[in-house]
Amino acid sequence: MKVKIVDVAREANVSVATVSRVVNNIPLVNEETKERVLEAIKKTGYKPNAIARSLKIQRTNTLGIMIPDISNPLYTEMVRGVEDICGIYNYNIILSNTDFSPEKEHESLDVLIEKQCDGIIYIGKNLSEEFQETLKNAPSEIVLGCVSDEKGELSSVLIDNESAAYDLAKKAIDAGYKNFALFYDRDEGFVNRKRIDGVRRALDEAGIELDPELILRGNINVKGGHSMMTKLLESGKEFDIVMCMNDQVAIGAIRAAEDAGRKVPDDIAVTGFNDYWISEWFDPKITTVRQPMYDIGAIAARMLIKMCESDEKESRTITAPYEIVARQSMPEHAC
Amino acid sequence: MKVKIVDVAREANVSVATVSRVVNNIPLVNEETKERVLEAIKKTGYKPNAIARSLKIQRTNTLGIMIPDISNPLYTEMVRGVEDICGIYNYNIILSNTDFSPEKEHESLDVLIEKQCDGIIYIGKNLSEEFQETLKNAPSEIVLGCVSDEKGELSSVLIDNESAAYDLAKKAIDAGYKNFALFYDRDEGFVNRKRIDGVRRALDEAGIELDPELILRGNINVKGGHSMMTKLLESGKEFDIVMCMNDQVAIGAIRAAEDAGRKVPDDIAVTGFNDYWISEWFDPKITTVRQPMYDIGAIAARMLIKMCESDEKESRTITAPYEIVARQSMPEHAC
DNA sequence: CTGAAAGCGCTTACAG
DNA sequence: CTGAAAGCGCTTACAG
Repeated sequence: MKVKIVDVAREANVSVATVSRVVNNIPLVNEETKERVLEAIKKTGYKPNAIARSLKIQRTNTLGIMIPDISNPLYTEMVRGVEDICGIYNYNIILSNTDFSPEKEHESLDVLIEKQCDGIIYIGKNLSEEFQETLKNAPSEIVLGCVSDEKGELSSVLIDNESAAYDLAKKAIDAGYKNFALFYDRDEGFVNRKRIDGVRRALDEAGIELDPELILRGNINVKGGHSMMTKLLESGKEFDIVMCMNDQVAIGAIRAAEDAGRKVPDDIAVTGFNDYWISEWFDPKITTVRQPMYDIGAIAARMLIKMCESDEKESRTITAPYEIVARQSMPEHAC
Repeated sequence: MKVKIVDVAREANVSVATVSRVVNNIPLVNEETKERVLEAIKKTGYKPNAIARSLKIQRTNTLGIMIPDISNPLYTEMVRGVEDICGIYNYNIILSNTDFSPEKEHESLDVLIEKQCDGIIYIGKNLSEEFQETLKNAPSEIVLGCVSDEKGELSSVLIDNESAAYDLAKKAIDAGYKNFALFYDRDEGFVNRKRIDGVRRALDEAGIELDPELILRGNINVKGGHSMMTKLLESGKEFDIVMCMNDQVAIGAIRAAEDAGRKVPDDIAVTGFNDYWISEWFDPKITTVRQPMYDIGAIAARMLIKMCESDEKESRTITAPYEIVARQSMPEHAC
């Protein structure tokens, strides 16, 4: 049998109310009584039941995290940021994979609500109109990570994807690249769209045309990058730079180019996104954009906890800084 | 105000007991009544309070996961396996980072117990004697992932690290390598020790001496691998193969060798461990050992859930299969 | 400073 | 088939 508060009370010869007070560090307890209770706790090995406590105080000190796929390292780093902040404020996190599936999204949210999470962090690269509404009506506090509802009715923290992509494309244009190919996500979505918009704006400004046939869509992993590059090379189309949705795609693209006898960056420049750890050890080192994922998670958690503990009801959008990381895969000067 | 079971009862003109029965799908409810309750649930938007339910039924359908660092991709894949099984059996997971710190380990465990997790999965590469005892006395069910208590008093699922390392070393010996260097973990620990034991056994059998000065210890990441290789090359010691604690260390080691003008695998062979995704895209592709991390997580979760739902009290050790993945960084024949 | 008692939102034996 | 009532393990106004 687990020991509960009445067992401690009996042991210490006090009421459960008093035990509760010392457990919760409520000051108005006699030093001597407190000592006795503390001893009884130690002796019995009492551990408070957080479930019972939560039911009473109507707070669980638990945050829910909805995440497309925990095995995606990008998101994992964010989760780590959330976790660390939770540790400071004595919260725990319940994890829930959504697998980019709308049904799973709804199921996850329901469970997190039923388990009475004080707040929920929704992480993803897209957010449907419908789910936005669902989130707005949720009884828990919500913060979005890496996405935003375009209207800003929900709180969110993310980088400005459009301008990051713009900056990177601008850098490529300044280096002298002219024929841009894009390897992006098969599924249209918030992040994907913003980045393409950014590239497009930079090209427009420079008066460079973006050939629609040079915008390829595929799986945004190494294999996807490999097959998009292979396909593009086989098409015989001309291009001198490929901008990829992420570093994994870039790595696949680079390998495919090499397999076809093309050198990166001598024949083709390639850029990634996200600055994955391998990107500075790969050959060639990959030019990319760094997102402060850990910080995004930490900021989101801090906001959410504040929202849970006060009734600050206005939504805020926090824009995290990004950084263009220039490396070998896209030289300063096109050849 | 959140709607609760009495609100639904009032709306449907039944007792809370009846509502509870339809929510929990207990069969002995009149079809008509059930309809009415279902309608009332829909109308009111009722979502059961899992906390209250848990308090009553003394089960939370929640598993705790203790993990050194969620941003380590090896562990993440395991977590994914756990998650997927949890999805099937309607469990959720609370995540808790331990950062390889004994204090954090104790704190984490306490919180998971206080939050009444039905079971706890402890993931790590080491398990102190002291914490073993703590785990054995925990009120929740426990399964270890990737480690085991050597006595087998706790349930666990992991590969046979000793024999995996043995097999890999044997393969190297058969290929003709003679001078072995090892890049392992600075902190001694279960996994590290097992792997070194395995290598040692293979070398002993082949009558090859392992020079203690060729066993280097450092951080087991890319930088650590890089600096260990640099140091080893500077020492002027002779060696023709380096076996690394993981693929990241191997990548660092390979880069450092190249930086020093040595070719891998022509001058030095290098092996990793864990078969990280980049390992087959890196140049040279890395010879390594694959652990079925996803499966380990899934098996652990299944065991744990079974333990929670029955009172099968005997501990079991499940040995997961590993696979030697031969690639370019250690050729079949030493040069 | 301390205790008796109500109540958090459910489930479930028990009675009908 | 349905409901009244007890109880899960806490916290906290209230009274003393």
